[in-house]
Amino acid sequence: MNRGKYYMTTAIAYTSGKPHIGNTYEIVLADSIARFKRQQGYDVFFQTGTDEHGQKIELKAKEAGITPKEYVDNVAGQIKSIWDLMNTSYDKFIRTTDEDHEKQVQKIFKKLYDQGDIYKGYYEGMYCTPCESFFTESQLVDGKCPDCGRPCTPAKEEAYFFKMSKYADRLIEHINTHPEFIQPVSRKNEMMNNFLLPGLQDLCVSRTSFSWGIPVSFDPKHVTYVWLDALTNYITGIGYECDGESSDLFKKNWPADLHLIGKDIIRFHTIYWPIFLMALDLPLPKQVFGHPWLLQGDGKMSKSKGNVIYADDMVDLFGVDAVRYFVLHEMPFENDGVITWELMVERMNSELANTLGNLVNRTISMSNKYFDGVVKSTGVTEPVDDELKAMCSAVVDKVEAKMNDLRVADAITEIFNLFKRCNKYIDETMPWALAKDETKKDRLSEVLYNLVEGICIGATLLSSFMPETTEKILAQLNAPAREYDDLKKFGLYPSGQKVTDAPQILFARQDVKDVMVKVEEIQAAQKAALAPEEPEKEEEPVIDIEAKPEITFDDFGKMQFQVGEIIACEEVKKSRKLLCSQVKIGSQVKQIVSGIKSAYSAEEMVGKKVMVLVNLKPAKLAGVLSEGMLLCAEDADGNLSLMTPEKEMPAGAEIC
RNA sequence: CGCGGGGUGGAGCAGCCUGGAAGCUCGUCGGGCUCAUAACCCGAAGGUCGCAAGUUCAAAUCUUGCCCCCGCAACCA
Repeated sequence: MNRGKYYMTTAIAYTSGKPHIGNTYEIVLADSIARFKRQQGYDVFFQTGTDEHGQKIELKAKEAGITPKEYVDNVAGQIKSIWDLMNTSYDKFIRTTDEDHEKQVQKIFKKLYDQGDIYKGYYEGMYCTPCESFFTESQLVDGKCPDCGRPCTPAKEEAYFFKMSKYADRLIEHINTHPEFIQPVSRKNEMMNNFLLPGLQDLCVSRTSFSWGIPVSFDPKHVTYVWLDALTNYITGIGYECDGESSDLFKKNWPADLHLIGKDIIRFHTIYWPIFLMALDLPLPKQVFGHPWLLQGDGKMSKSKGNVIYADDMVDLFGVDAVRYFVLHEMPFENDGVITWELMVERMNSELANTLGNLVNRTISMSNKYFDGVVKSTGVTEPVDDELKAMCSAVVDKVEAKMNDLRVADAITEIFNLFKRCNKYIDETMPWALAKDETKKDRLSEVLYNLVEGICIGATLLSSFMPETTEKILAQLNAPAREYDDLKKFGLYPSGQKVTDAPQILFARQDVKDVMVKVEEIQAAQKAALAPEEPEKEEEPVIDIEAKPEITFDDFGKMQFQVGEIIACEEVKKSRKLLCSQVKIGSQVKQIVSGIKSAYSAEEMVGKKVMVLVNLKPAKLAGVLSEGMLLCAEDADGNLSLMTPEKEMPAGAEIC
């Protein structure tokens, strides 16, 4: 049945590094939806891809000593290979460095400028000079550059802006009249209350501080800044033509039926993107679904800890479908999901091996044992059969209902309920008992037929989520592929068909301990991969920081440094990083607050002699008065070291 | 009074919008069965649904206050 077109996209992945399992989750989720829609009879176009511009990439490429293009080619290749490894069925993989994309973005920029939606102004924000990049206050990490950790200073640069406010009312109207537009709905209120109703700020759409981007055609020192470049992929990827005839693919597929994105970028997809589209006079996408995140349970992910979970490592240990199953099924609809290796093994064993794998295995074994593999319907039914049949039909409806709401995890649960029902059916009918009674042979045959048919229906439903498993099951049962619309017709398995005489284990049970041993190897390898960089750094631990303007000796003389002795120290409540020290300097005691809790405990501070800038204007930090500054060295990783006199010095000794 | 998320049997979660006998998976214990991957099926134990007050015939669910945890933000002189 042809149900019309369905255009869906994932967010495009940023090519700054290899995607971990959390990033991979999105493409698998999208794939399961795409496959399900196809199975239902939709003409699906499924687009994914990579976002490849920006100063971060420029910088990473520089570090690696290659051009940005070489860098993104490499990472985009990695991403694509993981998407392929996960067996995802995207129709188009767009890269924002694709020539046609870049060309369209330039045209779009020009058009919006010409029609007055984009104007030239100044961008003000916190600037990190070494990184040559701006950050908003909210992006700063501890008030410092999120990339390099160095301090940022207020600055401004020339930039182009998009007049968001012009379209805000139209957007508010649209959101209010299309409750399905933002999913889950709880996000809708967030967008309305936090951004739309208080008034939209104009969005900066160009930068001059880096060059790895799409140049603004009429002002080439500017490059297009992220969102106008990235979001437009959804239209350029299917052949949008800004000043002419768009492709047939575009005409057929736009507007998109679904943008599947992470919850962190809902704002950009439900506010900026619709407004861009309004400015281009294009219809808005029908639905934006901000999925939650898959988080790692055992502490924060970090490469240096070696505990980052990557899809390819998981696939090595468990196989593609087990990993697909896990990420899809462990993912709640609204809250973040948790992933750990232990949980993965547990799910693998209990659901995949025990419930499903064992069901298929025991069914095939019995068919072989009792009927040489021939599965025949004899029509000898009993009331208990009806329950099974009713269940099969009900599950199809339930799965469809859940999928319509994008509740993929729940849909999978429904399918597994069917497999559980099949297991129960075996116990209810006790084929081994029937086999002992020659007069019940026909009943036995019917029971096995019902089982095989039930499994076929379940397996077919499973194909969107675990495509390889479906194939394996159907192959072992020697069952023909079945149309979605036939799923509710119980009894389509060809009576008299022979199942395989050598059932294969679908999912092998695994021992947690064995798996954890392998996991440790993987983690060790991850650390080892980082190690080559570190020894080099240790030999030559050089840090370059931004050179400040030259100062005069007078300037220097304004500052008074003295040795201070910490006589008491305590943590500042309500702060994460602050220690409050009582510092004896000569005969007076100053209270000084410092952000060094990460490196020093309050106890170990006491007794230290440190270098103090004493005539700094007092200020309040987290509400606590601070009357000076403890001097401290900091490396690129944020490790701290207090400056202490190299020889014994009394408290109060001047430093000059 | 910075913003947000969360606190439900040992673990992980659903239920909350639209009050009406507290449910799922794992684990534990007992039983059944033996076709099967020590699997499958049945049953049981175990919860003051963070605390307190309120609304109601009725609150895990609605209201108010408080406590605790987790992100983000702020504080890094």
